[in-house]
Amino acid sequence: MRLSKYFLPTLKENPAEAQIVSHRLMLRAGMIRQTSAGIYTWLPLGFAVLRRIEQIVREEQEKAGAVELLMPTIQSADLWRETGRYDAYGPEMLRITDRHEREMLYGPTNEDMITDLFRQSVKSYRDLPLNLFHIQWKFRDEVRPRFGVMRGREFLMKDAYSFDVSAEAARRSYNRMFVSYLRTFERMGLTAIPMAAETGPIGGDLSHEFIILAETGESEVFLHSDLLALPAPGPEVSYDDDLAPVIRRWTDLYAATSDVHDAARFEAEVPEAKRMRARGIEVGQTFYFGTKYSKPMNAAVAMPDGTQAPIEGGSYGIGVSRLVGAIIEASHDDNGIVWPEPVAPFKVGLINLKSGDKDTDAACEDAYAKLTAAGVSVLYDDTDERAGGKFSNMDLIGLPWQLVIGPRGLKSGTVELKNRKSGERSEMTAEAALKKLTS
RNA sequence: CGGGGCGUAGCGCAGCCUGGUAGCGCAUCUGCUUUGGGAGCAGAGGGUCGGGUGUUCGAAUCACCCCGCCCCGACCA
Repeated sequence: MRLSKYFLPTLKENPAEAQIVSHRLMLRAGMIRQTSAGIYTWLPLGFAVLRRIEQIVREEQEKAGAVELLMPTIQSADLWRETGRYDAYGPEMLRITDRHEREMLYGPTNEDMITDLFRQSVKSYRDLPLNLFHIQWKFRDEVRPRFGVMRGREFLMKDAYSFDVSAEAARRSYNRMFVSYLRTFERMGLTAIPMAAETGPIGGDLSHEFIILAETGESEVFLHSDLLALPAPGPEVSYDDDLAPVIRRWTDLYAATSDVHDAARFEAEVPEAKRMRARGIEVGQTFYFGTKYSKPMNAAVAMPDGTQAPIEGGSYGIGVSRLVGAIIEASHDDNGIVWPEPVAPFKVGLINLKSGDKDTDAACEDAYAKLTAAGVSVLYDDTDERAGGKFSNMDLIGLPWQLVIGPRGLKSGTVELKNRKSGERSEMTAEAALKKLTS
C-alpha cells in the first residue's frame, strides 16, 4: 500500500478525551474515530488490525473443532422471554421496536438464539459434541463507556457455544476452548492468565476469565507469579487428546479476580514471595452453564436408550475489538505503538527519505515491488513529507520493521533496516534487507 | 446511576470573572528557501463560539433549560 493513496489521518497532538495510552494511540495513529460515546468508526489501519486478530481467533477456534456461522445483530425479544432473560438482562440491553411494534433488541450475546437454532436442527446424541461460533458485533449499553475500544458499547466479539450430552463431555468441550484460548492469546504476543471468575448474567458454575496484566486494567487480580512464566501449549497440541492435565497445570496455581478472591486461600496456597496483586484486562471468558438454557428452551436430544436428555452447554467469548486496545496497552513505548508481528497491520514500513529523487524513488519502487511480490505487506511512505515527519509517523503506527531508503545511504550502496521493538538500526545492502524481511 | 469537569476553526488551547470588531499554536492551501528524526520566511482560507430561551442598545461572556463528551465511583467481552 502506498501511503499517498491510503487513508491514514494521524494526529500530532493528543485528543483531550483520551486518557489511557491505547485510546490515545489509536486516535493518534488514525485507527479509530469516535462517533458517539462508546461507538467508533474503524479507519483502515485499525480495521486491518481488527481483521488480523479476528483471523487468528478464527483459526484457533477451528483447530479446536468449533464451526463458524453468523447470527444477526438484531434479535427478537420472544426468545429472550423464553429463557427469562428479557427482564433479567436489564438496561444494558438495547431494546428496539420495529414498525409493527414488535419488540426487538440489539444482541448483547447469543445463547438464546443459538439454543433456538440448535433445538430446531439437532435431535440426536449422534450429532454431538457440537461447537458453533460466530464473530459478530454486539451492543451493550454500558452505563459508562470509556477507554476507547476497551470498553465500548458496540464491540466485536467472538462467541462460541458448545453442546454436549453429558456434564463430562461438556467439560471436555470446555477444556478444548480453554486450551484454544491459551493458544490464541499466545499467538498475539500476549500473556493471558486464566482466572477463576464470576459467571454474571450468563450463569453457570464454572468460569474463567482470561486476563492480561496491565496497569490500566479494570479488574483487580490476585495470582501466583509462576503463572506468568507458564508456557502456553504449542501449536502441536492435539484437541483429540485428554486436555485435563493442561487445564490442571494452569488452574492449580492460585489466580482469581477480586470478585471471587479468597484472601485466606491465597495466603495458604501461595508463598509470600510469589503472591502477586495486579490489575488486568479481561480479553476472554469461558462459561460452563449446564442446562440453564436447554431446559427452559427444550433443547434436548435423543439418547441411545431412546430417552430425551437436555443438552449441557457452555459459551466462550473473546473480545476481538477490545484486544486491539489490550495489545497496545501491553506493547507500546513513548514514540507510539509497537505491534507484535502477528497482528501488525503491515509488516514493513518503507520510508522514502527523498521522494522525487530519481535514484531514491527507483530503489524504493524496487524494494516495494519485491517485498509485495514475496507476499510481505508493506506500507510505502511515498509522500513528499519531510524525513523527520515520516520517521515519527512510522514509529507512531508501530509497524514491526522500517526499511529506510535515502540518497545518502544509496551513495554507499546501503539502506537502513530498523526494528521497531528493539529500536536497533543496521545498514546493509538492499538485497540483504529484502532477504531478511522475506525470510 | 451518584459525584465532578468540559463544549470556541481539523487538533491542542486562550478569551468568559469585569458584556462592546473572535484570537494563538499546530494542521491545511499558495510561493520561495530548505530537505537523514515532526524546518524557515511571506501570504491565504477556514467559526451559526454545542443548541434553545431570556436579560440587555449590544451576549462566546450574564441567567435558565436542554443536548453532547470526559473523569472518579458503583456495574461489565
